Amino acid sequence: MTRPAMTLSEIARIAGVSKMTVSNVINGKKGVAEETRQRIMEVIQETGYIANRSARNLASGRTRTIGLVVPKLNSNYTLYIGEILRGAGDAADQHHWDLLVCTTSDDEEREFRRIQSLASGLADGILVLLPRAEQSYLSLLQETHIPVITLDHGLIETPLPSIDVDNHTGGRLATQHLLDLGHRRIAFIGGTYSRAHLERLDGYQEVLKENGIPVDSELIVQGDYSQPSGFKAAEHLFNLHDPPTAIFALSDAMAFGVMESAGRRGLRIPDDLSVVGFDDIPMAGWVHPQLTTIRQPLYQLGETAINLIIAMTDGDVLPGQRMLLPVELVVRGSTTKAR
Amino acid sequence: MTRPAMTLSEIARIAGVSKMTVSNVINGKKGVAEETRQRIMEVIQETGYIANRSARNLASGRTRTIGLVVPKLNSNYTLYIGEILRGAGDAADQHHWDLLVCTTSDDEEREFRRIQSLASGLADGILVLLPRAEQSYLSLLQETHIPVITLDHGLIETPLPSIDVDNHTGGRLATQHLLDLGHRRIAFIGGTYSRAHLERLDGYQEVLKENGIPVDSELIVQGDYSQPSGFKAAEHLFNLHDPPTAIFALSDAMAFGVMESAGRRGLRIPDDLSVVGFDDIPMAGWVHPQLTTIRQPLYQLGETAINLIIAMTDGDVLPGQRMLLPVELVVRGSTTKAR
DNA sequence: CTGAAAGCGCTAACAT
DNA sequence: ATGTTAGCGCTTTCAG
Repeated sequence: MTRPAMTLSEIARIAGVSKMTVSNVINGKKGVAEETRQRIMEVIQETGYIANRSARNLASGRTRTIGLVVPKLNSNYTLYIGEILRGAGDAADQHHWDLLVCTTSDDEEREFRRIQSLASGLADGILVLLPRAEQSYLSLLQETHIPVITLDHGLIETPLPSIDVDNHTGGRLATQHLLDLGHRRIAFIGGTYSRAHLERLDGYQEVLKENGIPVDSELIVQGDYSQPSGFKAAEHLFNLHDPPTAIFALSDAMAFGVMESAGRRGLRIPDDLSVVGFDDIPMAGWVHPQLTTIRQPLYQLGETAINLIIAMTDGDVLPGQRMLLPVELVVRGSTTKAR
Repeated sequence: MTRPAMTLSEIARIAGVSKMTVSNVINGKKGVAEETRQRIMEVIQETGYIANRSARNLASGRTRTIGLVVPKLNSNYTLYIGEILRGAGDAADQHHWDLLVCTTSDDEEREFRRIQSLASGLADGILVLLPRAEQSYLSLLQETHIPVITLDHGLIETPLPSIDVDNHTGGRLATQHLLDLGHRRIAFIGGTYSRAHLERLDGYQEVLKENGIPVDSELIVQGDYSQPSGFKAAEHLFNLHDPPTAIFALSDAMAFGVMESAGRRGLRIPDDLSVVGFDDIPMAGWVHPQLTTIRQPLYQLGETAINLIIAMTDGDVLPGQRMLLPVELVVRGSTTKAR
């Protein structure tokens, strides 16, 4: 708590060897006599020595750290980020790399600063998981000399490598499922304007058209992925002259809002109303009835991203510009045949 | 993406000045001619130069970074961490410090490694927010030469400075509230064994005794802060010969589980059953009826912790060993008079 | 106001 | 198997 940290030189001096030998022991290099190794290890143990990271990074030119930039970690609409982080964290751990998580609070200046920080030698690669695509940080990313991958990225088509979820198929699967159950008035509660939103909407409309059902713009409502916005959207839909018999919400949280609204009006789910969500967060299995939803491979997204970017830092071949991860329809109790 | 990063020397060479002048400009030191400053800034802009963090940290001996160690960011029982993080992040930003968040997955080895990492010059101070108190990392924390604060810490009384929430009062407030409403059969759904759990339980029992109500161990059930565990605990309680008319759950998530279980049995809340949670996560205001709960000052906890530890790194006076933050009873719709 | 020298703690590349 | 030499890119200290 008070005394200054030990250094390599001191350890070397105490153990009566050169700095290099200590360095080799620390880094598990072979070519050190077992006896010497033992002695050095003892000194390290006793003194509680830990190698200084800055010095090590500076000298080696590598940090073995991946930076991950996210908007927030608490708000409802970013709940799914936790799962991505878990996948990324586990993967990083397996490689014995560190993961450095930075939050931006959806603030343009912070987005820029965080990325700049990471690019200034704090990390060997950057993973960007932001719903906003500001020109400021995008150009920074393109200029930086370390690998970058954007994850599930919002608005703009960038020349940066990206890993995305197959949102279009997600939109199709949900809609087709409801159609198969005989529903014809299927409402769509969208998220904030983003590529994910557009692609899912496109899938929804495509399936309707394929089945000869006109797209009714009255049934397409805007939300923001949060529970309250799903509630509000549902209230609006229920007040329509010809209300929907099924609702497809672009997040599980919004689907919960729909269920809440339905419950307050005495509508039973799934008998009076079928509901499909998106994400498959753990809570989807906890509510009653359990939520039918589109599962995003979030853990896998994090995992894949780490594996890929570490490969990139090793100078391995950079894979195709855009990678698409599959989604899956999970049928539970919140959907049933239309009456 | 490919060309190597710029260095201070190159900027200095291009601008035709010495390294020191560039350094002074970057760090906003005064005593640089405006003209020179302009010229250097231009070069920096054009080249996209960013100062290398490792070099800077190494030379200055400071990182202006606080490390925060948490178990996970996604699991239900750690949902409240997001709010702490928000407070910490905002406070760090105001000081222009960085926040480095590390997750451990409740894994002893990772706890140790993460803390060791941070103590190895990655951070100037460490905030520990772990529900587990393993001797391995505790002794490491006590040996380290940088300031450490434990937050809302679990099991063991350590000699480390700590910031905690007033759990005891929380337990009292919830119980007293239900008592005031006329309830006599008040169940308690606990969390995993920890100081927080014990203190809240103590408050609960204390108030009961003060009011001459015998503590019925049948009404004290163990949970793990998750929604499903609350559900299970409620199922158990409802099957008792003499079931409770009110339930106090040690997390909002468990309270949701209780509400779910009650709903499936046709018990109306609050008429047939009063429910009090703990935390006051945003979702507490979204469910129907809204949840009466004990609000923890989570944002403030994060904020306070950062302010304190930055002060400590500046060598400022170390405040009392243990700081207690107040809790608050938030009365909403899930509690009412006993019939 | 600006610059030169020294060194932060470590590793890479070469000796021995 | 171990030691020596040279820096990594920056800041600190002290001179001009």
